[in-house]
Amino acid sequence: MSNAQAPAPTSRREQILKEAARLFAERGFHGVGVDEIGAAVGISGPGLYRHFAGKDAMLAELLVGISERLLEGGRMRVAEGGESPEAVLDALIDGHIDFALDDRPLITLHDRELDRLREADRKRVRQLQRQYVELWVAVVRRVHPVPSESRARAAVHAVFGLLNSTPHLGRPGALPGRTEMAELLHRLALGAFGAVAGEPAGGEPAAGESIAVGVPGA
Amino acid sequence: MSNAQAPAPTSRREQILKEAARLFAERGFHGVGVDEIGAAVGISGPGLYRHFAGKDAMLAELLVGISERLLEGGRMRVAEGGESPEAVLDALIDGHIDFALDDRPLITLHDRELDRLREADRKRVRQLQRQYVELWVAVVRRVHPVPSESRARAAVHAVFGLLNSTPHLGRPGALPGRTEMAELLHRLALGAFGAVAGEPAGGEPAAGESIAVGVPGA
DNA sequence: CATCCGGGTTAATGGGCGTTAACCACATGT
DNA sequence: ACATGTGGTTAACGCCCATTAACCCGGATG
Repeated sequence: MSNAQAPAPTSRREQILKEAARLFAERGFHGVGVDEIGAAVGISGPGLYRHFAGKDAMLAELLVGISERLLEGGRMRVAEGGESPEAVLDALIDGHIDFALDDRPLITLHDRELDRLREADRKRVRQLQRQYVELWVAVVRRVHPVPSESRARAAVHAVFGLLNSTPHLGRPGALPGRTEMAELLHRLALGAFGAVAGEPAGGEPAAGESIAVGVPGA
Repeated sequence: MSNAQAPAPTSRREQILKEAARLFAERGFHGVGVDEIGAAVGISGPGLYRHFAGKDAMLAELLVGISERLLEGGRMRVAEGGESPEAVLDALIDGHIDFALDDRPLITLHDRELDRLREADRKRVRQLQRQYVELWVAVVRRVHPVPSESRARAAVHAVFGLLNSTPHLGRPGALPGRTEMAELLHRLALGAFGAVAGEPAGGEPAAGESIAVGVPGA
């Protein structure tokens, strides 16, 4: 019965997970050794096995964890629904941006190392991801008159790629600070969704002008 | 020009590179063994060393190669400049989309396995990437009255994330076909860039948590 | 005081894998 | 016919690394 978790600010376990996430994101799952992870938290090597069944277990817990938190956060924001669908979409975007900005390593892992999981875990993560996407798709379709569902889904995926782009940025401060970055990403996401609407011909060119688009063939 | 698709009978070398790219993208550089790469092209194991100095050399050639082709393609499109800056931006976007759609594995590798390179190669790749980004930044700033350069750069990175999102999509055909996908991505990218413009009324982004950002497309 | 036991330690084990060695079969030009 | 280079082959070497074994120590427990 020593499952004390109450006053534990950062239990050893969480500490390990955090460092593992950072290392995995930096050098890839296969690229980092157990000893390194241990060293990062002050213990060495096989001491990790007092907390986890193995290296795989750490990755699994990380990926399942983030997927669950993302989905839960999304559901919460949808549930407490804003005054309008637009407000809900805003909330979803802000929530995702917080994730992307605060948990970079996890976001990175999320779409990089999924295949290193055991079949069962992988299926679970994929299911959670799918639900998260569908949640967004529903909201987006309520805000924008998007023709087909597959189009909406592709747009959501693309916007995820946009929001998750921060980890790829160069380290130095050549980029906007966190607050401005969040605002910018929000704006970009809205801009993208706003442009998803009609097929050729019809619509209004959102904010841009050259809707010339024409098929890429040119 | 060198759109070599011609009778150039995919030399053994190219064949190896292609399969290696696919495998690296699927399972990560460290996740795939030399024997697998060999098997994928019909020869086995160390036979690869007749064509490459080592596993690292393959990755290096892949990453440097794609970075060069991206930059060259971008420069070409800018050089032959369209009737307007908008046309040039359209061309850049279409070019990048072609890459993302046709060379998925390479696009994936491009921002996933960069750190596995020897110092020299990594520097070279990063330099090419940086030039490619700057090229986009210049064009974007000519099209949109974007306040700061850092903002423009971040926006470009984000749009890259958006355009490169295709590899992350689920395999099955739950998604639009290539032509429609290209058109959609183009539209989304333009929409995002179109939204990058002004600051909120207040000017400096000093404070203010989740800037609710009006800018409702509708 | 004795006993657990959570959380460490270092040493050993064992498999996987990149790379090298040694050897071989053609196709070719002389 | 002969040397030669090209593109393979299989076996062997060595390192790295995840995992396990065996041992240890401090503090609750009782």
